[in-house]
Amino acid sequence: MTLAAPPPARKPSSPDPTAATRLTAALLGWYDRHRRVLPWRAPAGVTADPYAVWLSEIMLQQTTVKAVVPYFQTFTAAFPTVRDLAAADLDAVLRLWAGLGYYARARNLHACAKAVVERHGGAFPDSVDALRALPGIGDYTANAIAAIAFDLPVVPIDGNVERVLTRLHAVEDELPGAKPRLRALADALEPADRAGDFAQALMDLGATICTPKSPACVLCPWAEPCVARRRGDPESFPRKTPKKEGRLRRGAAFVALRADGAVLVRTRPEKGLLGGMAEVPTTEWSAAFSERSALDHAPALGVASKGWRRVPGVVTHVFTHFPLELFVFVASVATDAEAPTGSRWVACEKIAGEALPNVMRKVLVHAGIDVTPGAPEPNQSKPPTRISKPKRSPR
DNA sequence: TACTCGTGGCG
DNA sequence: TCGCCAAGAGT
Repeated sequence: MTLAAPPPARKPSSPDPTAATRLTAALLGWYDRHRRVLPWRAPAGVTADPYAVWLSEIMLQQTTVKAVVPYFQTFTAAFPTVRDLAAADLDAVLRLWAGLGYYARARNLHACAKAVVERHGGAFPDSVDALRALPGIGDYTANAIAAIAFDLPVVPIDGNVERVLTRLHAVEDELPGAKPRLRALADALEPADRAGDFAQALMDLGATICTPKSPACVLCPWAEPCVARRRGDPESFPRKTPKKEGRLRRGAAFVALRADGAVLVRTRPEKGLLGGMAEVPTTEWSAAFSERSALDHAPALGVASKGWRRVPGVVTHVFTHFPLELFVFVASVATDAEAPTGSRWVACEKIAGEALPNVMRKVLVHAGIDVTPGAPEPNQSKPPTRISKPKRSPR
């Protein structure tokens, strides 16, 4: 950026109102013909239920439609209204959410439901600002609910919309720095009416036509005005700042098994990674993990060190910001063994119902314990945990 | 601003 | 096989 005074701020492109009108008309026409049918989406011409819109938007944050659908069905069946959700126990919510990931969403979902009941009498507020003030609702979700559930003239900008707009205008600026500019471009398109349809049309276009890889430009209603397509490299948008990769972390997980099949389980701290979810006792997960001293951290159950049997192979799991390898140890414990402070025994047939994140399901499966999918059914025939050799420590 | 926070699918 | 990515929010 130079220090020279830029020209007065103005819409970067398509300042011609008739051009914007043509674009929105083309997109809405395409949407009328090709809109997706989704469980939370109202029929054409009908405004959707705010509760369903909100619930789906929270679940869809950084999550695919395919993964969300069964969870959405489960939640609407268990909690038909916001009041039902607000009245539920947090743990019941977490158990139903198990497997979907980003568990802070489930806590905020519950907190938001209570806030809607307490602050707004059980009805979602119909303003962006009031929505934005609720737990778990950020800029995107506030605008999405406002547009889709209340038809307010706003444009939610998610990853789909970012991709569509950066391609349409061949925006060279990298994300996330380019967000203010994308906001201006989106606002320039905002139609006077059918705001909800327009928002969903943008997202459908990004999800089905203007995809990250191999976009189907020949089917796109915006093919003609799309600068990136004309340039021939739509796939190279949006530009993004490279992210640094997380270091491999390792740890040991301890599966204590009673003769009656019960497993020792504890609850993770409310905040942070897998907050509030269940786990078997583990060491810390760190790059400096030493397998030799792992047993020093095994739960105190009166089991001699040699009573712990190391299961061959490791459980691997990849979080957003780091990969993880867990060495799994198993021990048989007397039926009268007391659970150490902070942990508890869970009968084998009740393990599936615990709020277990998938990494812990992998650990139990690796230890030879049958963990029938809990919540909706995260994935039926999940391939067995890979028995891989531990990787060499990087440097 | 930049990092933390899951999981599954796909090319 | 593996890096990328999916309807982001909170700090």
